[in-house]
Amino acid sequence: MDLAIFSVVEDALRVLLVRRPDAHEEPFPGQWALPGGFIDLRVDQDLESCALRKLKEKAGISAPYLEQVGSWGGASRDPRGWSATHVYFALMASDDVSLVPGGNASDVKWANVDGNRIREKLAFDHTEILKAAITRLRNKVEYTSLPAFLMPAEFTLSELQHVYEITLDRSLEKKAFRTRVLATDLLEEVPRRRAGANRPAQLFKLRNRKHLVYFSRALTSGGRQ
Amino acid sequence: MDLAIFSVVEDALRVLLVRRPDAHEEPFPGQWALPGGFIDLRVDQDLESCALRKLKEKAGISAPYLEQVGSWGGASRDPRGWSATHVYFALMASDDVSLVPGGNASDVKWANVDGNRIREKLAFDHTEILKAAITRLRNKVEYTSLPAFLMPAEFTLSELQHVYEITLDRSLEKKAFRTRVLATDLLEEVPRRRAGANRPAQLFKLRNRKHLVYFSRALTSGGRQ
DNA sequence: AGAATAGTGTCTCTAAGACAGTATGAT
DNA sequence: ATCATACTGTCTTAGAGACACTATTCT
Repeated sequence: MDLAIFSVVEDALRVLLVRRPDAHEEPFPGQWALPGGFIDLRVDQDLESCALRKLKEKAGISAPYLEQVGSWGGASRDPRGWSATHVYFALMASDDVSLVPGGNASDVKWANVDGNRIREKLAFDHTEILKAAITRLRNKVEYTSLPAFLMPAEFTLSELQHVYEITLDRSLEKKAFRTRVLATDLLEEVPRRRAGANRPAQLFKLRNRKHLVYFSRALTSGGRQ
Repeated sequence: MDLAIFSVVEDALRVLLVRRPDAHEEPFPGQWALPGGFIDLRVDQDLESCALRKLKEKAGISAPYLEQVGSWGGASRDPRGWSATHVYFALMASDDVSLVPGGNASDVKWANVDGNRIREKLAFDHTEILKAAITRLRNKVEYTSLPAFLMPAEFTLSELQHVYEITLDRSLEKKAFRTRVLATDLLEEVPRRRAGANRPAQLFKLRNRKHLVYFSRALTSGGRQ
């Protein structure tokens, strides 16, 4: 079980990494990897419970958006022999991020997603796995409300658009974005505004913190390869 | 490892089932199930090789379209205890179907997909797994060229549209369908026509038997839930 | 000629893209 | 008043849906 936990921190898409133990008998000692671990047959009812448990242990978060990315298995991915892993990706709000570095801070970090990979070299086949997770995320953002799960409890439309732009790594047209989002039942106005050195913006919240909205059109044709 | 092998036979979407062994020590004896089996660590390089091997054994087919649907694992899906399976779906052309019932015909059959399930009660959690596979297929047909992998080597546009209509279980508008498909690089004309008791139709083949085409719009808004 | 299916012309409709305009707060 | 960001009006464009029309073969 491995997890690609994404969040938007300081205007950048990031993914949570953990450091492999430094013991000699372990493969890839001291190297960065996706958080994960073995299924505990006594406590994990099913794969999703296991992912939720890991998420709580590694990131102290309890109810994020969670989706299966796929499974990787083969003879060559672990030097100890044939192995398989189930991979999930999770999306969490930036304001939950402060909860994260539980314990030893040098063993956990948020890595910047740049293009469709990160700078760090990862253990096992985690570079490939992460690439698949990023690709899944990017492709799906083109035609779903996925970035909404990266938002805090309340946010403005401009903030949501900004998170879309960060995950897609390109700018979007404001009017089209607003019309598209407001045409669905994704958001609900809250009777508050975000103040600043300018006109205050209407705040919204998700109408349903679990429901993913599908749009009938992708944002532009360039989206998929 | 379990497989949902789909094909369109006699104007219906069908999925391949196998009968569980009748031995008493086996769970669900004699019941219908998705074809599958255990990974063979000596011969299977990775999960996909395993899926391809199973596909060859059960359906005698060598290069179909193959896609991971997901994994199912849990304490209650197999009476013998905690277990997990990797599920793939495969699409094959109707004219390869004749190869299928290898050996004992009463142990293998094509079941009709009706709505998003089949009439047969399946072993394990295979009913749920199959439902997920069918849902994935249906959803993806709305915005991809998936049904093209259900076609024989050469086919007409009307035949392709017909297979779309069977997998979606609704009729499509002819002009819109043709424009949509021909606007991509999915198809290539072959210098032949399909004759009949009427005007002959242009035959096409896939330009690339592996490449899935994504459309920027889904067919209608009603598609996803 | 008539039946049958292949294939086109063209209008409407929806939603994205572009972009300029107006609105409303802080300073 | 000025600035900054929020928000809207409206024209253009791409592609789906509807549906009538023409084209080509067989009987």
